[in-house]
Amino acid sequence: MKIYNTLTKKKEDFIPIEENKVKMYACGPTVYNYFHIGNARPFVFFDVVRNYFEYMGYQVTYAQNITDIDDKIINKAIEDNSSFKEIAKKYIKAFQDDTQKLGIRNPDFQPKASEVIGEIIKLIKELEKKGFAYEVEGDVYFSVESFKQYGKLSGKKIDDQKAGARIEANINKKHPADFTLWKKAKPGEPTWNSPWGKGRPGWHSECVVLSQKYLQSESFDIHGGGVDLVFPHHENENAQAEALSNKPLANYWMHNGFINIEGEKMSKSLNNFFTARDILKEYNAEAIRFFFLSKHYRSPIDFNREIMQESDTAVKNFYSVLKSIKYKAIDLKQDYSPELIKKKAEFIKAMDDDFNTAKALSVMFDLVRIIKSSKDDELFSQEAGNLLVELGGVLGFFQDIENILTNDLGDLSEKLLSILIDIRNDAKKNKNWILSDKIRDDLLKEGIQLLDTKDGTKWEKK
RNA sequence: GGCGACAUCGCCAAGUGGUAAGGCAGAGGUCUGCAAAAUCUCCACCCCCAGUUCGAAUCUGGGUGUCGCCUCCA
Repeated sequence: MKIYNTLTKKKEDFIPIEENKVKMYACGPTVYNYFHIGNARPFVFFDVVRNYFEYMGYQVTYAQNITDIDDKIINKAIEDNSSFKEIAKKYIKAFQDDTQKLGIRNPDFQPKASEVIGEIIKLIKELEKKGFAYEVEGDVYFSVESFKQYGKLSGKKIDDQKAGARIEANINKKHPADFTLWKKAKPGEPTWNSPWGKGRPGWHSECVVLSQKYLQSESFDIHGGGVDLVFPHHENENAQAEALSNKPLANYWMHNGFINIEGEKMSKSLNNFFTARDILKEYNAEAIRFFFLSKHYRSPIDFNREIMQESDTAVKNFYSVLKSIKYKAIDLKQDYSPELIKKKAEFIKAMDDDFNTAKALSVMFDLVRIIKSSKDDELFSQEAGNLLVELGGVLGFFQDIENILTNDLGDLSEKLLSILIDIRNDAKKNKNWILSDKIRDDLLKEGIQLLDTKDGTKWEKK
């Protein structure tokens, strides 16, 4: 398996630290708002990464933090005339609801920054003791000059940056690029006691502490997040960890590309934000998933109505072909037929190549075509259906398969439905098109689609 | 200014030296009272120029264009 590693800027063979085990960590949300479609991309993508490792027989431990101490949360609390804690609580709940609706499995660990303040203080003390950090009037900074490998992840050289590039002017800092580890308390802010007085941790320490704690090691396999986190967040995380352990925090650093909205960068000033919550009202979760996976994770991707519509149609096609063969999960006594083994191998090859999900999806469409062209061979088409569901499952599709494949009518009676179909057929014989169309249209409104086929009128749930 | 990514059909997208997958949309046929669904068929020399090579979308150089990071924004 090959993974593009931001640290080396190359695709590399994936070699886990412990055989057959993967320890991965992805940066989670800052809980000050409903998360948007751009935030959703890494959540979905790393969910797929985890699935795929499991599919390939790895034992995966996946941890993700929740940032519940942050300026943005404090500001939001002031804005809403609410408390810091209430805001965090509200949006943690929203985060969990929305990821669940998106069909994203919960990580094995999902700790909050506020749970490990003591450990963060310990980390900062250690950095200070070893000369990587210094205190100025209650603030503690990491000294980038003390860690000679600073910049190794992002490829930035600290002295190279243009003087004009905006770097916070702060006379207390020894070097303009030094970043905050501990912030002195300001009035009205949540604070904790520390050796440097009351204050709160900066953003970059929590991920170091949480990842090492929950993955139970100084250095783990995969660290992921959006490209924007490469610098400064991940650079700074790594600097803290590696300064102390002489090992990179993670061996492989994976970063997903951004999402644009109709060709433009998502931004507050353009007011082109879409929350996952809002999009879920219009499109189903698997259409959103298809949209993310239809392009390689490192590429930028454009969000627009047309694409979402296409994604929606594409996913429906997966289901409709399964419906057409009345798919039922079968227990395979032996391995797949040679033609299907080949398709499975293609899928694995695509995913092994740095998670080429777009290519993997095309294998699913191949299977759709195979199923369509082999409907006469019931056993084989069911077998192909099995593989489609198996591979789709790795990508996180078919979560709703039971519900969609059954023709449960709920409060509509099946008998009444067949009576209506009879009446409509009589009307058709008498060329009473007004009545027959009314029945067809009204049923469609109830989610029942009539299909006039050669073998008579059939129906299916939409 | 520094660092980096990308440019393939109307849209999305695979392809990494051997003569352009797939999806959506579209066109036409079958089926139908009409429609939907289904089904069959059709639909690209790969941003430009030069080079390497028997052979390049794929490699090299140069253009042009788009985008990202350098701001605690995934």
